Amino acid sequence: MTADTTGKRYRGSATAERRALRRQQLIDAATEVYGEHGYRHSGVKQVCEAAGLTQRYFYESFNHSDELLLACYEQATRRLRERNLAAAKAAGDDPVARSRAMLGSYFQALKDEPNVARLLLVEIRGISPAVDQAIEDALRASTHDMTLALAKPGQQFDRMLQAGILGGVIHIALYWMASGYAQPVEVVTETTLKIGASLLQ
Amino acid sequence: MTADTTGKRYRGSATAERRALRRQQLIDAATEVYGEHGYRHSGVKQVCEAAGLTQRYFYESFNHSDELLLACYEQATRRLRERNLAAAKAAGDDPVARSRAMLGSYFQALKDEPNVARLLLVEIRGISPAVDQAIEDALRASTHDMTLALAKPGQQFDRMLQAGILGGVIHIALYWMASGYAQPVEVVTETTLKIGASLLQ
DNA sequence: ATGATCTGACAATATAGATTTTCAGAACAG
DNA sequence: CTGTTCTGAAAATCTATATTGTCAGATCAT
Repeated sequence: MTADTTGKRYRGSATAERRALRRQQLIDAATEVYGEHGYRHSGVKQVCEAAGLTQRYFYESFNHSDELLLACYEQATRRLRERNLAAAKAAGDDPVARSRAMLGSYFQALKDEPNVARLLLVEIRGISPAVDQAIEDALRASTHDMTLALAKPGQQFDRMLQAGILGGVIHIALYWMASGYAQPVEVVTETTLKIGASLLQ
Repeated sequence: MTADTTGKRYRGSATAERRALRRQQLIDAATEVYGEHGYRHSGVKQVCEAAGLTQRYFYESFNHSDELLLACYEQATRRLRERNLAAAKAAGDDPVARSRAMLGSYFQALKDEPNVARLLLVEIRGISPAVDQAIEDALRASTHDMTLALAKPGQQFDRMLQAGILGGVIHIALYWMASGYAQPVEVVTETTLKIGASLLQ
């Protein structure tokens, strides 16, 4: 046993930094692999190869594949949400304009990163209770953002109706993805807004 | 090698009948098991136990678990669709009344058989290309039925918008299921109709 | 320079599950 | 009755993957 080497540097960075970097590499690689072949049909080996790391480092950061999937999902939803909220903020005060901006940002993001889109919207349910919980949380956050964008101060919406509208957004996205993103983002956004209108009337 | 025994009777029924019966037993049992524990977390063994059959008989009727899942999904969607169409037919000619009847029938069915509901709506995507295709087909059929219920003769709807409304129905169902079917069927139906109204305006 | 620790490639093991085979007894046809 | 087919239970095999371990060389601290 030698002295505590917690802060030891290797190729420029400390142990904790290298660890975190590898973890991040795994998350990014897994996002691609899962989006490409599907979580169900991927394995530790393929993810590690894609990350340029050995399988050993998988177990350094995660106990199960589920944990990695969860990390991927959470990173993707967090980034997407930040992007959408920024777009909404930039769009000013009009509720419909804000909604249009958020939806446009959302659909553009799905088109820019199809693999992330697949990860977010396809075959994500039923993996494990933890992942299911994360999905619930993400939907709840989206509902909250929808309320922020559309509600007048103090106004409350029907939660069930909001859940339905979210489902409309998601399935329009799925339909669009299945078409190979055939329609321009603007058309998809306007179609979605028609469904969202049922919240306001 | 003896004579052809294709028509041989055993415990009352012929070979082909017994085979078909076992196949059906497997489908029914698997629908329960998959709905209960999820397809991903079930196996051949558990399905066979639930069916009261040996694993040997699984391979008599199916090559892979995927095939069985597909059979379950197709049976469930077929039955559900028949039930919904019958309800619509009984509701008369008014488009809204027909839609209300179809949705009521749909939600009541999900409540009556929660395991079937889980099988139909949760963790079904991304299992295999064949299953994904079956989902596509089922959604297409639902879109068709929606058009039948709502469209005036010759009228055409926006397919993307219809996909969105279907997503709305599905996510309202998911929300309702997650609540333990807390609200009465009528409330769920009326909420869904609000979304469907975006097709008509 | 030297001993410690990190890294990458790979081998070894463990485990779960699918798939196949065996076998003894029940139900059948003639 | 006699020989054949069917059935249910369990064992044996196969396969893919997760998980752990080994080891030589690279990088580091002093």
